[in-house]
Amino acid sequence: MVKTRFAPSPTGFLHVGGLRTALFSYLFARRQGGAFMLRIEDTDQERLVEGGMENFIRSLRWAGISIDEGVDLSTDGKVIQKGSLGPYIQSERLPIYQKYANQLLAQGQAYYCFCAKERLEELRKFQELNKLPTGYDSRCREIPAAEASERRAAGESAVVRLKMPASGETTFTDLIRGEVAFQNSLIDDQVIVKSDGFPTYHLAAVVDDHLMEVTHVIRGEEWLPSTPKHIALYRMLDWKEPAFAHLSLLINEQKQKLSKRHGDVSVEDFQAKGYLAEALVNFIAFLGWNPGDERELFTLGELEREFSLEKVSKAAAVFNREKLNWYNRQYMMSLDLNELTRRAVPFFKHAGVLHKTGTDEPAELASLKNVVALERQRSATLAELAEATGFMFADELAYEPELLVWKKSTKKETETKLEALSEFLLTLAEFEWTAEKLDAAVQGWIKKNGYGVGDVLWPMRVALSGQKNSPGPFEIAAVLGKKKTLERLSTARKKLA
RNA sequence: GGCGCCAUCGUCUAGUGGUUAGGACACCAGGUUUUCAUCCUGGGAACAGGGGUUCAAUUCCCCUUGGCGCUACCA
Repeated sequence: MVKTRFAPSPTGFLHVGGLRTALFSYLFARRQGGAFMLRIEDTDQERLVEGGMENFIRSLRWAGISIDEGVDLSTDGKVIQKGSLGPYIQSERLPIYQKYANQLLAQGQAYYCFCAKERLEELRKFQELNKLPTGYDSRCREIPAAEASERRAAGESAVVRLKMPASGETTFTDLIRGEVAFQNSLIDDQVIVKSDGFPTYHLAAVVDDHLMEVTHVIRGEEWLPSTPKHIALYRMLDWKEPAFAHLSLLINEQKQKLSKRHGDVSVEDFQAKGYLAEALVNFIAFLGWNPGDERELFTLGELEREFSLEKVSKAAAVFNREKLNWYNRQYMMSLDLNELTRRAVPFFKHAGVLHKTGTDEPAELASLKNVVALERQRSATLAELAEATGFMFADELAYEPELLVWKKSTKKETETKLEALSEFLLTLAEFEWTAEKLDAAVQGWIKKNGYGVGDVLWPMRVALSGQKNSPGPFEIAAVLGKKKTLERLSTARKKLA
C-alpha cells in the first residue's frame, strides 16, 4: 500500500511552497488509494517557533487536505497523533535514532568526530580560499573505537558522522527527473547525530520513513543532492529504499525562491486576505501539473482522481498573483451563495460592517447573502468584497454632489429627474420591489417620458451607492428596500439643491 | 569554486521527428451596458545560442549561455 508523508520542520508557518509539496504528496497518495501522513521534524531545538506545529496543521486542513496518519488537530484544537507507528513528532523519538546510530557505529559505518567547530570553520575558509570543494576532511574517520570511547567517557564533545563510501557512484531513478547520478567521493561524511544527542535530518528522516513504512518520498528539489546520503543510510541499515520524487521549486516574479521578504507567502496570509481555499489549491496544483488537456478548473476531489507524478513538470514555476486572482474570482462566482456568505462573515466583521449587531444570526446572514450576491462578481477576494459592500450598510453616504450629474447634464436637470423618479417609485407596490421588476418598471417609465437612460439611471445609482463604480441601481434598490431607497434619493436631491 | 537540477509567448503550460506551435492569465482593440465588473469578438506575443544525428529538428545527442538548488552539529 502506498504511503506518502509531509514532514515539515515547525520553524515558521506553512508557506505556499510547502502547501504545494504537501498537496502533491496528498494527491499522489489519494490517487493510488494510499495514505497520507504528517510527521513533525523538530530536531533543531534552536529554530523551533511557538505555535508552528498547530499552524501547519490548521493551514493543511483549511486547504482541505486530510491527514490519515500522524499529527493532527482534535475538534477542540488540540494536537493529537493518529496511527500505530508513532510517535510522529521526532523529538519524542530520540531513543530510536540513538539505537540506529549505535548500530551504525558498531558496524563501523559511522564514527565519532571530535573536531571543534572552530577547526571546521577554518577548514572551510581554507577550502573556499583555494577554490577547493568544501566539506569535512574525514580527520576523525580512522580514530580507533576504543580511543573514541575513552575520549567520550572523559567528557569530550562529539558528533557522529556517517562513513560515506569513498568511491563509486550512487544512482537512483527519480519519479519526476529520471536517472540521477552522484559521485560518492564528492560527498563528505555527514553528521547524523549532533553533539546535543539529537539526530540530523538525514538520519531521522531515513529512520522514520522506514519505520513508518513510507513508500514514496515526495519532497522539494532542495533535497535532491542529499538523496545519495539517504540511500547510503538505507543500504547500511539493510533497508529497502522508498521511491523518490523531487518537486521543482516555486519562485517569485524575480525568479527567486519564494520567501517571506518578498510579500505574502504564508498560507495564513492568503486566507486572511480572503482567498478561497479552492482557488489557492487549484492554482497551486497547476503550478507544475496539468491534466494534459485544456481544463483549468479542478476541485480537490477532481485532482485526487486525476493527479499523476508523470505529468509534473521539472522546471521551477513562478507564483503569479494575477492568475491566483483569476482563480479566486472563478470560485467567488461559482461557490454556493450560502457557503460564500458564511465564509465572508469574518471579513464583514473585520471591515466593521457588522459592528452594529456583531452576530451572525440567520436573519442577518440572509441579508448579508443579498449583499454578497451583489458584489461577488466584482471582487477578487472576500476582503475586497466586504470592503466594497460598505455603502450598503452606511447610515450616510459621503460623495460630492457633482458625482450625481451624468455626462452633459446639469445639477438642476439631475434634481428634476430624481424628483420625478422618486414620485414614480412611490407608486410601486412592495411586491414590485425586486431588481427585475424595478428594472422593467423604471425602464418603461423612462421610455414613456422620453428621458435619457443615463440621465436617470446614473444619478439613481450614485444616489444609492455614493460611488463612481458599483452594482446596478435596481440591484441595490432591491436589497436596500423601498424606504431606504427613497431616503437616499431624497438626500441626493438635497445635495443638489 | 565544486556538484546537481532545469530551459516553449511577460507568466502557468500543451505539444510532436514533418503542426498555421494549442490553451489559460495578463496586455491591447472593438462590442454589449447607466458606472465598474461580468460577458462576447478580435489582436499582438514563444520553441535561449551553437554544433551534430536525420530526407526533415522546437522535439534526439553534445557544448555554450542563463536560471535555480545543494555545498551547516538547518531542515
